[in-house]
Amino acid sequence: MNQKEKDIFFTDRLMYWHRVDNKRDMPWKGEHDPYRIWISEIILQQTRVEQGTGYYHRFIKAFPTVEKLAKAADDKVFKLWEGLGYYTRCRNLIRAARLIHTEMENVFPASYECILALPGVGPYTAAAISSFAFNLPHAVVDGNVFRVLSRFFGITEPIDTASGKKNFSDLANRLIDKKRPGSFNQAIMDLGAVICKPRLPSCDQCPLKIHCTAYLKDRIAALPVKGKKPERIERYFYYLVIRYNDKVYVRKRKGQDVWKDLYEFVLFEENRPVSMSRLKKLTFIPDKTGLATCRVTGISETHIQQLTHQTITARFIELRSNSPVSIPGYRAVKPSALLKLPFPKLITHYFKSIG
DNA sequence: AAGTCGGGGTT
DNA sequence: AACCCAGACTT
Repeated sequence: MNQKEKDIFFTDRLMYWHRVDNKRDMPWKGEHDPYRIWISEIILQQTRVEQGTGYYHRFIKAFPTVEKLAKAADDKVFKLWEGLGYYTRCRNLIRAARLIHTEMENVFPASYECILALPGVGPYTAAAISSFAFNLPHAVVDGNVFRVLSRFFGITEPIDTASGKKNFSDLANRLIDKKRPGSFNQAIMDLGAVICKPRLPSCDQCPLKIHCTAYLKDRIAALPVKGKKPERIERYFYYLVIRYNDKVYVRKRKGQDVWKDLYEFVLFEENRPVSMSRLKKLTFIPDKTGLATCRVTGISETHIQQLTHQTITARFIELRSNSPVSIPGYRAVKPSALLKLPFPKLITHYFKSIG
């Protein structure tokens, strides 16, 4: 079997499987509104379908059109994104919606290049929207596609290099069904999610197995090849939950660190754990300005959050003040307002723990 | 090219 | 505990 025949086998078998045997269903399947497809694709970046589905429904209900999203307050949008992670996606979603609102008369761009130019939209998302909404022949390349193609064609080149990405993209675009690019993209991702899974793939049910290189050579577990593996660093957060009357002090996180645009309490970060005795006296805080009128009323258990590149261990030190406290960058908010602000999972877990 | 950005499910 | 998920952006 030569290369061309193998290409044709791949596409034809994949499309037949999709038409006849693919039972995977998702809320946005068959959707052609580019706005809704865009929302779903951004939500699903590095996110499992099961995890993103609820967010998708809530988002579309709150913001049924790009104009509604463009006109919404930042914190209201972030509140809907709360808990989903990768919060830059939310920031870019807002930016793009406002671009479409103010510069494109609320009409979603209809070409691959213009879609790709939107903030938060990369090659994958541009191809997905192009093919699903506008039936344009651009092949998606996501984690599923890397896996399916590397295994079927026995490609050992790493997928996380510029060259590797280009080669996989070129291959996918060579294979794509030009008549039904949207269906092809859906099919290959579904096959990767349902059959050609990362571990313990269901090769016995695979429509491609008779010509799958990895299956025939028993190389399934070795593909795809990835290069880098991140090192995880340890961080220790000490949050001062300072109350004066019924208000508590918070700020919005800025800079380039994790949880940008989410809220938090008064933070002191250490390189190593701080002992309980020091916590009770707050002796680890270099500048105690403004805390003179505070007394410690409680110290929480440690709350641990595992992120991809770091492990954050946090404790919440609850304080009461008998006078207003002035802390640069922080403001006091009522409990009712607090509930409307977006917080990282670490802090919402703390909320749950204290009721 | 390498590093960074979350949170959760699977094995 | 390691790996991965409908990736994109910054440095």
